[in-house]
Amino acid sequence: MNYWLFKSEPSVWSWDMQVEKGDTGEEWDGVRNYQARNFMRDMKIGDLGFFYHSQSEKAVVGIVEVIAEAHPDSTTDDDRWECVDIKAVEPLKSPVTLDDCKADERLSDMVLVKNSRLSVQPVTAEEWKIVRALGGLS
DNA sequence: GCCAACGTTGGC
DNA sequence: GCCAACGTTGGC
Repeated sequence: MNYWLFKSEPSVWSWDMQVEKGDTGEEWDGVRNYQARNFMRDMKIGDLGFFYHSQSEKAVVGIVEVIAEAHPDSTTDDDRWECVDIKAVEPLKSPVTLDDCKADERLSDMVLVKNSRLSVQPVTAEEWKIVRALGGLS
């Protein structure tokens, strides 16, 4: 079991839109970055991830689950790009902001803090527990 | 809206 | 294979 973080601009694809898709889930398409794609290739069904809103909100808002492993991105003919499908699992009781992560020294190595531009990131088991707790989930 | 950081592209 | 130019992202 591995943990991840999916970043999205809420004006393009928000947590609410993801929740509306229910158990059907949705392709995490549009990724055009090799590092991010490689992480998606490593994902397995059942892996969990944080759903992060970039731009104005800058906060982890929910938890998602990988429901399909990497497959060609349907939004492009370019076969270099692949994506996974994810579904919403549950929202955080309270969003965990980027500032919250920066303020917690246990999270100082989080990719979110160190490399803010990477749109799909790995999260360690330790970071997973800490952020979940900060978000009000046991 | 600006700008710094970073990744990608293409010419050599 | 290097590196300058360019485009994109995301925090501020």
